[in-house]
Amino acid sequence: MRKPCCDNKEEMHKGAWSKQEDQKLIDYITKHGEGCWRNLPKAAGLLRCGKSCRLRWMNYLNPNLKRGNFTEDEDDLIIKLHALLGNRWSLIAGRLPGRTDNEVKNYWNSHLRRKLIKLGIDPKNHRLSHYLHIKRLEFLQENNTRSENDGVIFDAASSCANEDQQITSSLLDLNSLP
DNA sequence: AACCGGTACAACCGCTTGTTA
DNA sequence: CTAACAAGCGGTTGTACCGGT
Repeated sequence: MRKPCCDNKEEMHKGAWSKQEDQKLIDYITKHGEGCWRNLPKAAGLLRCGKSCRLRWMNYLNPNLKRGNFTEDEDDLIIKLHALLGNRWSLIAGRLPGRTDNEVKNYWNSHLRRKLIKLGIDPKNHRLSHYLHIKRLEFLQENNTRSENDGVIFDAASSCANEDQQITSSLLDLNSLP
């Protein structure tokens, strides 16, 4: 049987953090550093559970965070990393200095996902949407016929396989990074 | 001015993972 | 090996804000 993340849960504050609570958390971590989130609230004089303190610090109060809009470069990187890693937000955020998993996840869900949909790309698998996929296959089919007539054999299936191979090799490249 | 729908993002919850005794 | 626990993760929810009607 698993213990709850904090004792006497009913006494804990929930919801938005006040300025005073933020300041207590900042003061405590500045003085003692991060660590042992379970005991931190009591030590810092906060009526919050450790999980809540950790999240507040990691996603909002940490001075190393980069606030403000995402750049085009960051957009591109998130899209590429998502294509390779899927919804592994902490891994993706790890490649974006000053950004948190929560921030990247929120940004993906509110901006980038829509952006891809507009471009006719399925944000789940980063492939063309069904309609565009059919059109593309029709196009490739047409090219097959033409190529055969020209005496050059072009195979749509192996073209798709090449794309998959490219994704796989990108993944390997990524894994080889420090 | 009031309402409404959409958007952004902070925060919560439940589950998984890593560590330690 | 295993149980217990803390920390971390990703999905989801709550809510403030904004622009359109």
